[in-house]
Amino acid sequence: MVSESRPTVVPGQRSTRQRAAIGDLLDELDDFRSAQDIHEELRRRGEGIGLTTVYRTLQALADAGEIDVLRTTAGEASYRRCSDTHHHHLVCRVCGRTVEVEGPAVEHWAEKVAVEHGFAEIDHTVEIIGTCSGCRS
Amino acid sequence: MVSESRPTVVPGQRSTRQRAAIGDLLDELDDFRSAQDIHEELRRRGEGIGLTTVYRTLQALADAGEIDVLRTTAGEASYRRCSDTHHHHLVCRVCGRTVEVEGPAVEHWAEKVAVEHGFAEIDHTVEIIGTCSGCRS
DNA sequence: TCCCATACTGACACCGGGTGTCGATAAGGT
DNA sequence: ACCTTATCGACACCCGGTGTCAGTATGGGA
Ligand SMILES: [Mn+2]
Ligand SMILES: [Mn+2]
Ligand SMILES: [Zn+2]
Ligand SMILES: [Zn+2]
Repeated sequence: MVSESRPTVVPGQRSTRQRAAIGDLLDELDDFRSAQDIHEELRRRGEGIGLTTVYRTLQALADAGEIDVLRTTAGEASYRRCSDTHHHHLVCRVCGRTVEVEGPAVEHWAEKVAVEHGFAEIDHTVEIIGTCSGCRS
Repeated sequence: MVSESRPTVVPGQRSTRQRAAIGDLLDELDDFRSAQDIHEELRRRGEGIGLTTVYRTLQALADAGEIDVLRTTAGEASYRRCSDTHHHHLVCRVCGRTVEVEGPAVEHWAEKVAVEHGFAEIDHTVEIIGTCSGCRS
């Protein structure tokens, strides 16, 4: 019997029960959740895990580019496991449903505008907010 | 002698010395400043004004669309008087220098993408971050 | 299998931006 | 001038997030 090594959750860091639980939950969820949401859900499922650990793990995952972060207008951070190609988000302002979108048009526009003004090392953030069809009925 | 009526600072609200001072300072400044920055600068100039008032006035101006807000990664809000046409910002990550940019390309792209996914009442945020020419030398 | 250096955990104190409260103050209509 | 009412602002408070550090778990090596 082969001792299956636990899959790495955060690159360059040890794999622990807590980090695995966070990783599994992120795989399972579809939309953006706050650190506190994730902590509550894990506790509800019986996982023994501290809020500090959740904050730190999500932060590390975000730093490593494993998950996307977006800041709510209330200043709270929301996390979601995303596809690894560069993309942006279309979010429902009512239910939080999220669609990943991509568009070369925006990428090129951002790059061009920035270069024209003498800027370098260009990064950008784009979020589209609307009301989804389900939330209008 | 005509008693010059103080210009309205926040639409639909009284005009006060404090609000006028904030409005004047915003006219004078070029880049994004936090509420605390603005409060400090006003106090430095001898204006008697409370931090709470600065927070509330900036919030009201933002709600009224008189000024633009952007949230720093630290969760702090920054304010700036902007032109009244819809536009976005190109900000230097080092010195905070800001350039207002506009682009029909992005507007159309955002609208199109959202409609394709059944979303309505579409809004969007776009920020371009880079390092300006001055900060690279 | 056992050991141990080391990474990780998490309760807790703390930080800082922002908001609610409420008595004092000032605006501006009459 | 007078009065009603919006505004002010010191202060307590809220809450998301971070620093600390004693205790714990991990996994490479003996
Ligand atoms: Mn995504
Ligand atoms: Mn602007
Ligand atoms: Zn929805
Ligand atoms: Zn710069």
